Amino acid sequence: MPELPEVETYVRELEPELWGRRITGVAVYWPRIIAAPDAQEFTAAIIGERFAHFDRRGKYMLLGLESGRVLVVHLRMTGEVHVHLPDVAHDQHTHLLLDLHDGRRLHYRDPRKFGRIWLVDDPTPILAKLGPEPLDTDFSPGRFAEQLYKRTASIKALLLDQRVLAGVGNIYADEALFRARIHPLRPGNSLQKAEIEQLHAAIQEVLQRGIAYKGSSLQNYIRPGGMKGGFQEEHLVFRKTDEPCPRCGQLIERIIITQRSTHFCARCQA
DNA sequence: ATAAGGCCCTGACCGC
DNA sequence: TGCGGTCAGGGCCTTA
Repeated sequence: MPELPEVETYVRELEPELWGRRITGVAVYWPRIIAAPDAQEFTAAIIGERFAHFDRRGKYMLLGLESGRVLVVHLRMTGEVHVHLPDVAHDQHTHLLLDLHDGRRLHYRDPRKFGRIWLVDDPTPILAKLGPEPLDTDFSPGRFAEQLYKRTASIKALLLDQRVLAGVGNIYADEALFRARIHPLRPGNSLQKAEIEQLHAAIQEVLQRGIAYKGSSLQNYIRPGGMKGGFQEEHLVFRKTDEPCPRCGQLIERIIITQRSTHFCARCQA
């Protein structure tokens, strides 16, 4: 599942493949993948555009075009973007093809069809609800504390809420809570100042290391070139139910919090 | 306002 | 081997 480190990897690895390339043709096979405008208008508007700027906000990829418009891509669970030579056939899960002037093609592939793509003049309204970027300098423990102290929901649920923090998903939430030694069911308003500081540091650590390893490849995530990420080898609790805790040896437990699997050590995380 | 649950989707997996 | 049931979950929507 692409979270902040996986989306960051996508943006970094797509830039050298796409920068400066002009879009010469479009094929949309699953129109619902285009969130806005409608597929016909999307096609007319994007032909002739050239990729010019690459950025990320939370789990959104921002592929800026020469005109100033932005192709916003959210991979959700199983979205993939690849740039292939023209002789590479697309499969039944490919929902969008963009022909590039160098002869190659951008393939948007997404078996679950949860991902969405927008072509907009200004991405601000799409991004308006998002909380702070966890790796930006303005995301301080103090600012994090302001988001948590009045909330009764569990800290796990709050970490998954993109209005609290942009970019953390199920993997990095569990890994950060384990490293900070905080139980995932603790209410947000029960966390002490020192615990918030530990969690803040743990979030930044797992996201930075996730980027360094080019993301976590479990069942789905594959990088633009077809390679896997490596951070799954560094996971300490995620999908390790009934395996020994790497810190104390007690078996890792799995519970459900807001419909999401949650993995933790009941001895280490109080 | 927050919190919780349903929904979209399909491949993988399980038990019979 | 085939088949029905269950699970995975990000973000949006509805309900309380």
